[in-house]
Formats: sequence, structure tokens, C-alpha cells
Amino acid sequence: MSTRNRANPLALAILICLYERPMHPYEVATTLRQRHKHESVRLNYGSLYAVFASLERRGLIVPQGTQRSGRLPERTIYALTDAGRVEAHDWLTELVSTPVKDYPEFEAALSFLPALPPDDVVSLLGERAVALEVELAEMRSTRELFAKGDLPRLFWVEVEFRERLRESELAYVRALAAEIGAGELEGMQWWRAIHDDPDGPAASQYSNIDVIEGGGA
Amino acid sequence: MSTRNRANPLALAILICLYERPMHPYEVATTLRQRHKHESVRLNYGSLYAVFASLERRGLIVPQGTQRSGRLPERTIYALTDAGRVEAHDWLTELVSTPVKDYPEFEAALSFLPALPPDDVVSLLGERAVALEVELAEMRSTRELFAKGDLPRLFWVEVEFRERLRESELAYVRALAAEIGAGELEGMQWWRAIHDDPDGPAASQYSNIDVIEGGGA
DNA sequence: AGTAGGATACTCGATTCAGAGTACCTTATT
DNA sequence: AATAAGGTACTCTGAATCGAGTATCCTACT
Repeated sequence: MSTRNRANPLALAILICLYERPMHPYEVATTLRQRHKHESVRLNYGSLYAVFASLERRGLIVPQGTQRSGRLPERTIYALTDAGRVEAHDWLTELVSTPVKDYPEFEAALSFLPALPPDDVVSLLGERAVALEVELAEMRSTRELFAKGDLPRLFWVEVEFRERLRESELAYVRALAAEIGAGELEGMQWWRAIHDDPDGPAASQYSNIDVIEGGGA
Repeated sequence: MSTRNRANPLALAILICLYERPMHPYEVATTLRQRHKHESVRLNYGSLYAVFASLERRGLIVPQGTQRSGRLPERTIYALTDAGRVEAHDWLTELVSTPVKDYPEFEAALSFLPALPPDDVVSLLGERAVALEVELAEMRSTRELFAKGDLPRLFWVEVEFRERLRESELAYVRALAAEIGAGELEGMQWWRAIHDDPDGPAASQYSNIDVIEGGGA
């Protein structure tokens, strides 16, 4: 219930897996890996057993029995409770209906951009553009594999989505690199100045100006 | 150096702040908040002092002296070392030049979509589209504020970028909702079937098929 | 049949984190 | 001058996390 408990996406993945049938932790991990969920969701298998324990504490799953193969440790099989079914449904509903603020690393990079000299930035953005093109090519071939494997689109909408986002990013990177390269970006004079002469008169001009109160509705 | 140390973006934000001049931890936090960095970077001020301590241990910053106002605890002022300057430069360079895999929450949501009934999904996507429109309107007004405040574009490229991504998301959400609503998405029959009759013959048909080996180059 | 090499199935501990908590200061009020 | 309200400057704690470690199993080769 507490939103704090919804921080770990592995927990949701587990609940949804157990929706199908009771499993033991390792089987859940294997299933998720087989279905390539780790490509769309951040899953720390390191905390697998801790997350199962926390779900049990919260009454969302119950141990159903154990099973043993060879002399490996016993495997506890867990099943979803009614509360678990409700939680999985509510969580997923919220995830689909309500946008949250994500923090893509590149957004952070952009916000610190003035700390690097403009010429360096142009070539670094060029590197990124190339890498993004390679990644997009890979994604397209993955999609072809999916299509050939007769897996209906329903099961790979997330791959399409990721592709759209990366395409937008590539377009933005190209446009920005071109603008900086052409010296057309607003603020370029100051940017050049502080990197040519770090102690020059321009150094402090903007040091405090990006203080804008309010912003947004 | 170890990539593990580059996990926390607050550390980079601190290094870049100290690039300007030595400060005490609380002053760094205040500066970052004033510059709205928390909107583009995930900054946990809860671990502020821990991160300063870790940067000092790694030799990237050094305490320069202390200062005291009233009977508040002493404030330690930290300065960047040469190693710290190098680390900040290298880290930022990597961030700009090399795309990493982010995990937007909505991508996770999409990958679990078949767990909800299709009709529900259509209306949830509709909700999301509305919320995204509101958010985009807010972002545009924030940008206008920036522009009026005479803050050069150089300092808000990250806001533009975020806007482009959200626009792509909105377009995708609308298209997907329309396709599902029209019953045109590949896999719809199966999707309808398992939600109309969870134990029916369709239930297991795809339960294992999204196992595709390889994928990507 | 014995065993080397690699994959599989967990376990453990040091580190890091988020959020709640607390003490202090400043300002406003009477 | 006393006190209340609100913000500032930290501190603490339980929980989460990552990576490294260990034990077991399977396969192939001699």
C-alpha cells in the first residue's frame, strides 16, 4: 500500500509471475529472464530472496510447500494471496495510467553541459549519435526476430516504445550538435569565454542567474 | 574510477558545484536546488553528508577549513582536488558520449500489459494521455518563464529534451490506445480470451512462447 | 569410472540509501 | 520579553542493494 513499497519493480514482476501459478523464487527468476523482462524492467536478482521475504511479510504471497532436487537447498514454493492479486492489479493500473518523472541519465548530462568546452561537446554528441544509430539497428533486427518467431505484437509493444524514445533522442542530439557546431546556441559567447579564460570577466556573469522562482503551474 | 562509484548522480552534481568554488555541504544542496537541478537529476539530499564523506575517502575532495554561525554545528568547507577535477571531467564526458540503458517505468508497464483486460487498458491509456497533455502544457509555460528570465537556451537544453521525450510518449500512447480500441493489435483474440475465461483453452497457449533466444546483434 | 570446466542455485556481508527525526535558528506576534 | 510558527542544518536507523563467494549439478573427455 505505502508507495514506498512500490519502489522495487522486481516485486511487481514476481506478483505477476505468480498470477500464472505458484513457483519457487529461482523459477520466477528464470521465467522472467526467458521472457526478456530484464530488458524493459530493472530486475536485481541479487535481492530476489529478500523481495520474496518482504512480499510474504506484507501478506501478498504465502509459502505453499517445499520441493527438493538432489542435495541443493530446499526450494520454497510461493503462491499469490488475494491481497497479492489486488496489489498486482492496482500497481499495474497505476503504472499504466499515471506518468511519473523518470530521470534519464542523458538529461542529467545535458543539465551539466556548460561544464565542458563547447567544441568537446560537439564531438561527444557526435559519438553518442553514432552509438544510438547502432543501437537502433540492433533493436530493429530484434523486432524482426520477434515477428518471425510469431510472437504477436501485444508481447513486444515495450520494444517499439523504447525504439520511439531512442529515435527522438537521436534527432535531438543531432539537432543540438549542429546548433552548437554552428555557434548558434543562445549563450555561446559566455560558454566560449569561460573555457578560454576561466578567470575572465565572464566567469561569474551567469554563476547565479539560473535561479528562477516558480516555474510551471 | 570503478564504475560502481559512478552510480550516484548527486556525487557528480557536487563535484561540478565545487568546480566553481569551495563550499560546505549545505551550501551545495541549496545551490543545486536553486538551479532546479533536482528536476533533471535524481538527487537524494538524505545521503548528502555520506556522499561528501565518500568523495573525501576517494581523494576527490578535501576539507579546507570550517566555519560556524551561531550555535549550529560546524560547517566543513570542501574543495575539489586535481583528481576530483579529472573525475568530474571524465564522468561527464562519458555521460554525454555514451548512451546507457534507462528503465522508464512506462516501459515496464507496457511489458506487463497482457495482465490487464484490454478494455481497461484502453481507458487507462486515455487517462495517461490526458495527464501527459497537462504536463506538456506546464513544461511549455516553464520554458516561457526561462526565456523571459533571459536565461540563455544553453542552460535549459535539458528541459527541451524532456519535452521531446514526453511528446514521443504521448504520440505512442495515443496510437496504441487507438489500435487496441479498434481491436487491431496482433494477439487481441488471445488477450480477450484469457480475460473472458481465465481457465479456457487459450490460457496456456502463449504462456511460454515469448521465449526467443538471441535477439539483437 | 574419474575428473575438469562451466553453468546453476543460492548465501552473505559491506556499503548505500531514503525518509523520519531532532535540535537549532529566525521571524512574527502580542 | 515571551512564545509560536516555520525553515535550516544536520543525524539516525532500518531496509535495500551489489557483488563476491560457495556449493551443487551437468557434460564431455580420457
